[in-house]
Amino acid sequence: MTMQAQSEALADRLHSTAIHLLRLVRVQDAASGIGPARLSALSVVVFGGPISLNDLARAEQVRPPTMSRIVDALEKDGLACRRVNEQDRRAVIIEATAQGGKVLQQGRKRRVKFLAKHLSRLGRSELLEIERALQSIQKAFRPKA
Amino acid sequence: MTMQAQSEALADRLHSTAIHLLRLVRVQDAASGIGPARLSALSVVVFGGPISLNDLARAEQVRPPTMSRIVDALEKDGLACRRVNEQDRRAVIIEATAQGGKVLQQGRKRRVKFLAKHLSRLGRSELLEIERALQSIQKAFRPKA
DNA sequence: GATAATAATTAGCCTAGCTAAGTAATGACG
DNA sequence: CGTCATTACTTAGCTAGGCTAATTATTATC
Repeated sequence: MTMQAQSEALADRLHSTAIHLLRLVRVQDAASGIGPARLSALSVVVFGGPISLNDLARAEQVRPPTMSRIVDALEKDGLACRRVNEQDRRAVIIEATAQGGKVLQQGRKRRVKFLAKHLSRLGRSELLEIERALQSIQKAFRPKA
Repeated sequence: MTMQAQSEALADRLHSTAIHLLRLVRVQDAASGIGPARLSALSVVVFGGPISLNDLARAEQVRPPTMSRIVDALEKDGLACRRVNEQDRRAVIIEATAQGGKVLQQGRKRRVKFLAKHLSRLGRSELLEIERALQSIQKAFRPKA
């Protein structure tokens, strides 16, 4: 088998495995009652701290109008709030509320627990192997190199 | 580090890596001009052959009405077609058209090429390690065991 | 001070998911 | 043989989440 063919077969499997894995995780996340886009944006705000709408949109790789509506929903549910940036009154600053942080942590706990439960079916050496493989994957897809 | 904590840290990384990987792939798939749900359904029809709407919905883990509309779109674009099952005239059989097959293969080629290009930055031993890790992951998340 | 640029929002469109309700065909049972 | 339940799919109508184009408010520039 050529290096080329090996890479392609692996590419297919990698893609398929990622899809199936995330499909399973989404079911868990659904239990939080928040959609994936909101959950993901909220996590950026919770872990990264206050951020402008533009920056949040960029971090989530969506356009500002899309993020504006996601933040609308987060605000309506009391998970985040907007605040005017007094240094530049055009801009808003989005912050997580206490409840937002709590909801996110619960969701993360549920997800990680689910994943860890399945991973626990493996032995220590397999886990280490996955750990190293993830590092390699991150290396392969790291931008700018 | 306890086994438990190790599993949880790994779970987080696994999740995050899968998300970022698929985000990159989606950009490639967008070039085909077909949305992800349609592309995925089309691939089932192309690789699995003719299939009923219900079975296709189940394969894609969506409800029949959702699949009905996806097939509407595939038909409108000339990528697949419906045919009445003569053995059971309630049911329809969905088949890919020649163009559907062609479009899908092109898309797959683009995606695999993109992934393989990045993976080629790694050495043979790293690729083998990823291969083994994917097998472990599939084992860990295989249903019913 | 007029004008250009920037941050966010609003309006309006598309895809993709859902449930509930409707239609058409099949099957089962008295 | 006819009624009634079941099955396969579609239709109608909702929600979430993505987009572009156009507005509004503020800041920066000349």
